[in-house]
Amino acid sequence: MKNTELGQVFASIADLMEILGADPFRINSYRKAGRAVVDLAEPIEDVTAAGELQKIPGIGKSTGAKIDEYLKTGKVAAHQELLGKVPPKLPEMLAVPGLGPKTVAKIWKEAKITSLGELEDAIESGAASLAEVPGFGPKRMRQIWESINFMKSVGGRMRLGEARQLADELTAFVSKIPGAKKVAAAGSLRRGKETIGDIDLLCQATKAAAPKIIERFTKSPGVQRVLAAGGTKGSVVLDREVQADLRVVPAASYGAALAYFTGSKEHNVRLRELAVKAGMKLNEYGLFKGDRRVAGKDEPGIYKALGLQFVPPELREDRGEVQAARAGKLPDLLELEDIRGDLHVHTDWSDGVETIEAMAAAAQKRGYAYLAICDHSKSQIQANGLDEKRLAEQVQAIRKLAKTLKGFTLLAGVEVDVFKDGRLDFEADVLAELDFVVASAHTALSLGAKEATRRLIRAIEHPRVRCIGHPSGRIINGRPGMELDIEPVARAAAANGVALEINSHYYRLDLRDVHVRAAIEAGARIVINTDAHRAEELGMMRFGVLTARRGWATAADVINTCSVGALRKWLAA
DNA sequence: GCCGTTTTCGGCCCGACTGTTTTCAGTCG
Repeated sequence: MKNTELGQVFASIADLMEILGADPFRINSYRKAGRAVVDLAEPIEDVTAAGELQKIPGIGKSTGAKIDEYLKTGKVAAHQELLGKVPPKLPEMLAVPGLGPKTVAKIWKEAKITSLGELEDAIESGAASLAEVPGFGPKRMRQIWESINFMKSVGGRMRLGEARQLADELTAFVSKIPGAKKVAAAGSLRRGKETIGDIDLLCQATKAAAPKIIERFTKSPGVQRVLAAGGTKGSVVLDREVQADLRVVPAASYGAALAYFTGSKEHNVRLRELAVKAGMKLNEYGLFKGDRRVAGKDEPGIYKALGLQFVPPELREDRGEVQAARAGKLPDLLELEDIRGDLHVHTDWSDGVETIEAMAAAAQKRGYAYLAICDHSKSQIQANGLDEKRLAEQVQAIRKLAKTLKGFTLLAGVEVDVFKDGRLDFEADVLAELDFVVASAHTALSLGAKEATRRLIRAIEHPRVRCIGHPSGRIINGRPGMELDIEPVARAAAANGVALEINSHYYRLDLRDVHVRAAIEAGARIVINTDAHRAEELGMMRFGVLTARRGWATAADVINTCSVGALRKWLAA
């Protein structure tokens, strides 16, 4: 599956063209094509073989031919040609915040600097060649120097759960600044993306109060460096090497600013295109017809004025949501409140830290109707996995407790290991004693698409398996996991009455958003579990639900929105 | 280079902030 590789080729083409000063619209086309390929759930090889490349929005004749060429030869001639025109390490400079293509081209051509390392050396030694480049005053030099250091210290994007906590703290702080009315986190955090680049905060206040609020924000605890501080916008780097931006807007513009700041950029571009076609203009202050503001104080008003259904933040990725909203065909997305239970949690019988009783009590406290205890199987030795004997004992303990619980259903399950070849860690007769069987791969997670798909399908076809846990096995910012060809996996799941899990832990979020959508389209049911190893981790459900919403899931697509009766019926089927 | 409920050609989103090239280009989101 070469989707990611191809995405990188297109991104590289775009970077090189930018440095060389090509037409910005053509550059944008390559960026779009790259994103389209990466977002695709199916292997690009299959789409190519089916002759359907140009059906992908953003892929046309030229980019389609380049995909074909790459799959046949492993290279794109036009890309190679561009690479020959630019020093090989020059594009890495584009990753430095504040360094764009124009500047990179200038320091290459005028100061003969060809890599990030050389740039650092030149700044450090105060090289005359660099100081003579027009636009390189002492402040700019210092800014770039700090940016390079910032870049080195940041380990990429934060995970969703980490960003959520940081944003909550910042929001609480800004809310207390005098004059601040509403404060909300926007950006990719509000869209529920699996990783977050920086924290975007929005604040409602009068124009008069805005500069003071920005000033206070730049002096809030944990601020290490101020990147920008104007009359309505401030930008800081926090101690945790995270950038946070605050924008202050008046009430009449709050909704427009929230939409603008929530993004995605690509979604916003779509909205503005629609506005222009309707003879209007959309910016962060509102939707305008001439000088008259027709919408802006809240988000729904803007979508309505553009002739669209309200688009929930999680869908704003330019993946067809604007077209669907125009046709009135957006899905009625699942809500956190729809979740009636959790079907994959651990206890101190394996590597969890709490008792069966404690987990059941915590689930009841959350208002759930059911919970399935699914501890590890015997091959998970480091996790104190259960062998046949201990599993039988645990089932007894669960059944005994279950009888004492009023209005709450406690199910006996297991998370059985799926071996490399798709066989399971327990025999079928052992699994037959359980109410619910989650099958998960924990080892050999670097399998390619073909083997991984075969492995999971074999597990799916096992008569006792009802759920595939964290299907790819990826760890966000940790390991990529198995390459999944989601369509055949989802079709097999649908045919065998097996649900595919969205593991809600923010380290996993697996299935990922685009796979969720493809799985549902292929007819599969989803189950959203927390895989909690302690009671408070049941709260991770919110991240799983966000991921499901990003995958266009409705409550009907998700097994654990069912009543106990419906769940039992599904289990008996 | 892509795309079409006005178009197969001619468009293609919008504004804040910074540093410095004294009137704006570059970058970012």
